[in-house]
Amino acid sequence: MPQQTGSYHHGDLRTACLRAARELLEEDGSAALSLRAVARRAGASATAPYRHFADRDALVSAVAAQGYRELAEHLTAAHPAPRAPEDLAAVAAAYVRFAIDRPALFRVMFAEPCDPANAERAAATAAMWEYVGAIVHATFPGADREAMSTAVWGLVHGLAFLHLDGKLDTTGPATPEQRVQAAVQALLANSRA
Amino acid sequence: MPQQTGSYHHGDLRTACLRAARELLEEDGSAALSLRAVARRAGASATAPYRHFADRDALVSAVAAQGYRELAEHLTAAHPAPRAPEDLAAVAAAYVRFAIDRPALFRVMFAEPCDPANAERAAATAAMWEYVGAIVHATFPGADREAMSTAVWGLVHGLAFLHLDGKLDTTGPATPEQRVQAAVQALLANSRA
DNA sequence: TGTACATCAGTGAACGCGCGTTCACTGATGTAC
DNA sequence: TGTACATCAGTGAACGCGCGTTCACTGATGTAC
Repeated sequence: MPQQTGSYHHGDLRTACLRAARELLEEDGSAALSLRAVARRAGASATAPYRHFADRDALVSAVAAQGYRELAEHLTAAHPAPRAPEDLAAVAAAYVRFAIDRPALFRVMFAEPCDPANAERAAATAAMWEYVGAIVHATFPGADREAMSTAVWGLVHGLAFLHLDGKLDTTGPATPEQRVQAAVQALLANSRA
Repeated sequence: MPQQTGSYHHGDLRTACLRAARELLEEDGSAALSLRAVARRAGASATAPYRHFADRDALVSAVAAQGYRELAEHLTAAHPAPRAPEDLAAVAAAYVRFAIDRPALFRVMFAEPCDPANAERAAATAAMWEYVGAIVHATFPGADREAMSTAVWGLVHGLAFLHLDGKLDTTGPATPEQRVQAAVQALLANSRA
C-alpha cells in the first residue's frame, strides 16, 4: 500500500512541485511555467515531475485547478451569503483583488491555452458557474439566471483583466476595490434611472 | 530620400511582417509570435525584420496596435452613434464577435505581457477609452462617466474572454451575440425591477 | 529479528527543437558628378 | 549619358539558451518469508 505522506525520496514531490510553481508564478509575474524550472525550484531533477504529472499540461492544469479552489474560498470569505447588490459588489471587488494579488496565477487559470478536456479544470469551471448562479439567484430571484450569471461573471472578469493589463487609469486615489464597486454601482444605479 | 513604397529588396518588409504575423495568429490560434516564424512566413531571412523592428516586442506591439485600430473600426461599423442601451448592447456583441473571430490577435492585444511604455499601444488604449467614454456618455448622460465606462468596458471585455476561454456553456442554440445581448439586457432589466 | 526480494520515486545523460539576437557580409538601389 | 561611390535592406552563419521528453539506471523504501 503506497503511503501518501511518507518519507520516500522526496516525501511529496507532487505537492512540492505545485508549491514551486506557485512561487515561480508569483515571482515572475509571467504566466509561463516550465516543467524544468518547477523541478529545479522543487529541488528535484528535471525529469522527476514526470512521476507525478503526465506532461507539462497536466502540471499547469493542476496549478490552475488549485487556483480555482482558492478563488472560490476567497470569494466566500468576502461575503458568505450575498443577497443584495451591495453584497455582490463586495464579492466583485474580492474577485478583482484576487486577480491583482496573483496576476500570473490568474492568467494561468483563465488566459492560458490548455487542454479543455482536463477533468480537474472542467470541474472547477462548473463549480464556479454553480457558485455564480447561486449568488445571482439569491440577489436577483426574478432574473433570467443564466443571462444574469453570464453578465455578472463577465463584468467582474473583465474588470479583473483590465486591471491586470493596466488598461485602467490608475492615477486617481481610488483603490481597485473602490473602482470596482463604483463601476458596479454605476451600472445598477444608472439603469434604474 | 528614402522611398516608402519603392522596390527595394523586398519592397515593404515591414508590412509583409505584420501581415505574416496576422496570418500566423489566425492559423495557430496561439498568441505566441516568434520573430523567426514571422520572417519565415514573410519570405525573408530570420534576421531581416530587425531592419524594421527593434526587437520582438516591437513587432508584437505593432501587431497589437493594428488590432486596436481594427477593433475601433469594427465597433463603429456595428453602430455609428450609440445612444440607447440597445445600441450599446449591439456594440457589446460586436466586441465579443471581434474577439471570437480573431482569438489570438485579441489575446495579443490584451492578454500578452508587453512593454507598457510602448507609445503605439498607449495611444491605442487611450483612444479606446475615449471611444467607450463617448458612447457611455451619449447613452447615459447623467451617469458617472468614468465609473460607467469602466463598468461597460469591463462587462464586454469579460464576456469576450469568457467566450474565448470556453468558460460559457455553449450547448444551447444561442449565438454569442444573443448571449451577450441577453446578458447585457438582464443586467439592465433586473436592476430596474 | 533478519534476509532476500520487489517496487518505484527520483536521476542524469542525451535527443532534437526553436528561439532571440549579434555580426560581418553582400548586393541592389539611389545619387553625385 | 556614364561612371564611381554611398547607402542600407536583407543575408546567413553563429552564439548560447531553455525547453519537453525519452531512456536506462540507481538506490531507498516497503514487504514476504
